[in-house]
Amino acid sequence: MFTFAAEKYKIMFSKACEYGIKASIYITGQSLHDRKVSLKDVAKAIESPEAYTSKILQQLVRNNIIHSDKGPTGGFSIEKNGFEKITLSSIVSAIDGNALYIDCGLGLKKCNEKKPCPVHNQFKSIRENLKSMLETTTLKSLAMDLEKGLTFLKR
Amino acid sequence: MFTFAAEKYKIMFSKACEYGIKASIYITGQSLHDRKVSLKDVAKAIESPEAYTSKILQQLVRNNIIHSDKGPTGGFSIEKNGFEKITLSSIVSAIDGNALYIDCGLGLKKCNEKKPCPVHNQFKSIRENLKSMLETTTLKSLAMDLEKGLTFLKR
DNA sequence: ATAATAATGGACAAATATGTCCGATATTCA
DNA sequence: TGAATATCGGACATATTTGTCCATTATTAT
Repeated sequence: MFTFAAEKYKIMFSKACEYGIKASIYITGQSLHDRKVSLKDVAKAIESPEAYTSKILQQLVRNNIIHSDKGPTGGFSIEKNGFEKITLSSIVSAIDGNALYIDCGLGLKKCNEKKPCPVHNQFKSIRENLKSMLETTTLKSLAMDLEKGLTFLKR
Repeated sequence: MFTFAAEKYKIMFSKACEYGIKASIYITGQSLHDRKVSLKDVAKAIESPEAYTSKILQQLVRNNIIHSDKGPTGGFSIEKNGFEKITLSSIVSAIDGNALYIDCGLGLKKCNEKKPCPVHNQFKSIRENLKSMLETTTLKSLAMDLEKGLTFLKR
């Protein structure tokens, strides 16, 4: 039988982006204590496939969101003055792109205020809320909740 | 080079679901005038691939959202007393499932109020808004905006 | 210098979503 | 009853996303 996305379709973020967010939060937490972390550490902490996680971390490095050092004593870290400014929004843009901010909910390329799709106005405020939430939520605040045991990265 | 979802990842709904929503709105509009529409009509109206659209309409038929009749004079329609009650929510559930309503934003299976993921609370109100918007927006209202020329289904 | 370590980058593989083809089934009308 | 029409359903094809493997490059410590 033909099978549908039903019961499976991943909403909001791609899997890569989920991993990227979790990894960034974990790295931030360790960087708060001046600890670099290896790819292996990250993958274990967020329960993600190591090789795939590697690609995602590279992408975050290229976008200047996290920092990497090669060789022994190397690893991933986030600059101290960075994680107060780095928001979920930066990570999402780096991995999933900006479709969330600009694309039409029904996939219409020319949908806009003047020629809106049928759900344009219904989506407008929701998108704005989502956008502003992503732009105001910093890695630091998320990492600190994690440290306090208020939130969890696994399962 | 390794390529990412970036600039491409489809947010909110799957393509199938987008087609499903657009198709339902179009069929509702025609049903308002007691007109059945063929698969071909629908695909033309919403600019979607015909065969794929067929699968999606079947799925909506199975979920009792739209009605179909075989043979000449057949086609798709929505019961008059239906489209005041049918909401975007029904269509999304039928095609993309309920992940939007229940799944964790970071893909954690055991994320909940007591053991929340780092973004759980940030997402909570946004999800609730989205959910209630989908549950209160009826096909009829969307189809009427379309008829009035306030909204558009193409491009 | 050399060995060990860790990230990098390219090619490949698997899974899922999207899209196509075509025969089967049901219905209408002549 | 038979031809025409329209949906239904299964198998197949393509594209995208997710995941793996392995050789290369850079760095550190011996």
